[in-house]
Amino acid sequence: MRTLHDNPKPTGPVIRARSFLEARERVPKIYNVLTPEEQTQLRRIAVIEEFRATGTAIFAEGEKAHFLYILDKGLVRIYSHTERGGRQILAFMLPGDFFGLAEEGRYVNSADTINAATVYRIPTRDLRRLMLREPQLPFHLLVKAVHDLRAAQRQLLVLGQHDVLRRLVSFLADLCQHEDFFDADRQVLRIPMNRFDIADYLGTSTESIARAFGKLERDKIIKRSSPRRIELLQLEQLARLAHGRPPSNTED
Amino acid sequence: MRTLHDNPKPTGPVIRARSFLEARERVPKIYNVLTPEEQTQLRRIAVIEEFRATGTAIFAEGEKAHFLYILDKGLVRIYSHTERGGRQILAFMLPGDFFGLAEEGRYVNSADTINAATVYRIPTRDLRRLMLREPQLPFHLLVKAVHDLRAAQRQLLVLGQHDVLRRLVSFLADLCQHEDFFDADRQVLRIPMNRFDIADYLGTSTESIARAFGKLERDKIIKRSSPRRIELLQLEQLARLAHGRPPSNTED
DNA sequence: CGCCGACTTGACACCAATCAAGATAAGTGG
DNA sequence: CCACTTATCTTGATTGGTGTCAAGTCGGCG
Repeated sequence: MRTLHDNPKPTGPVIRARSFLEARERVPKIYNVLTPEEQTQLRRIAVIEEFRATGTAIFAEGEKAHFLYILDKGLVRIYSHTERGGRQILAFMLPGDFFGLAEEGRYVNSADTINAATVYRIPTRDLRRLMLREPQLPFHLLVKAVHDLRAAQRQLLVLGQHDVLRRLVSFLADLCQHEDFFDADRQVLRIPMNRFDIADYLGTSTESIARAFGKLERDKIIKRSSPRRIELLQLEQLARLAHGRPPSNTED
Repeated sequence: MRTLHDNPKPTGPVIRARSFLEARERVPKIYNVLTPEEQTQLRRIAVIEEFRATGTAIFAEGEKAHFLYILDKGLVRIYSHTERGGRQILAFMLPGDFFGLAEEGRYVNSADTINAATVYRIPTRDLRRLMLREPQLPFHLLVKAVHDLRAAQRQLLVLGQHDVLRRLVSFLADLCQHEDFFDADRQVLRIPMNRFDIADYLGTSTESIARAFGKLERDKIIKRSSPRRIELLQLEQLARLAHGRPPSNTED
């Protein structure tokens, strides 16, 4: 219900209890903002592309951008490189997300698969034509773009203000929004990417991620049944960690 | 060592020599993506609002969002709060930028003036109507939103991968894109906001910003004629700092 | 000219990056 | 199915960057 800080004043945030699972609102999948007609039209001009191997490049920064992509199945990472070899993952794409942001005709970041994945590949040329025929389409794409902008802004807050532990908790909260990963009944979360990807998404190192997981487990907030499969023991504690101060037993 | 990413890296990032001044492409002002007709129509439904004092709230996170704003004159900061009192500045708005991002009818972040500023205040209700009459308008707003998304992604890279010194250099590069602030002939940059705002934008503290300025000056890369007015002595050095490794005399 | 807020600098503690090594999980071929 | 191989993950030790506290300087405005 998103009642979050409706504080009208720029000073002093209103601290309000939010549940862990409401920490993030769900970004709508593209097919939730498109009309059925738009979806069929899009499919008509799209080519389905399948990727078997993990870590396959879909496109890379600087390449000429002839296509917009919509993810159908699987998991894709969008990232940029630093000149010194650093990699910043900007977002993970889930089924229904679209990507292939370009500027001056070239992709501004890279995308490759984390899982086996299948995508709809839409020629930008045809897309432009379609937008003329379907006058609502640009508006619906705008809605999606604005949501992505929001997501990026949230991540700016996380990277700019949170320490590694809190970044990880925030990330876990995001994952929990997707029932593909989170089994709400058993409170078990399946983490679909490796520590490297998490680290590069959160602007830190795999070791720091491992340590943060370790601390969460020592504090009995989670339990790792395997590195990629964790049980969330105390959602309230997690929520407090994500939003506010460590509530209690902050480890000796 | 970070060799373990399963990044296919068939096409590493196309590293292209870029000068300091080309470090960032210019985000188009809103009136550069709108047709003259759209601009007049927008002005018809807009109310001009003037803010004399600095630090005045335009709107705050959580308030009901009835308006979209376009900045006409001055400088505005967009930010979010952490539950613990931290503030993350998400973007600085310059004349021609628009802001007032909402979700479920409420602003998702806060905006207030840094300078005296004047804004166009556009009722969202009227805007929606206008979008029906001007079918191109949603597309043009999409173009602007995508640019903002790009800017946010660049900032994610900066916050996630760069140390404080590089963050500051990157920020100075951004400022240099605007001739209101940068006198290209004299190589003098006027910094329009205080250290607090810079720090909260770069996810650090005023002290660290001051230290970074100090280091740049000791290395004879800049010269502070006043805290808000600096001379850029060596653009090449700055560029190398922004993109790659500290080129030489990294201070003992 | 004098005050006050903005800015800078120093000292210190702490978080996190890095290097190094070991443990676990996953994949492969016999 | 098991042994082997390799990638992934975790943990420890060390170092460096940066947040924090404290004090001092500077600059702009009345």
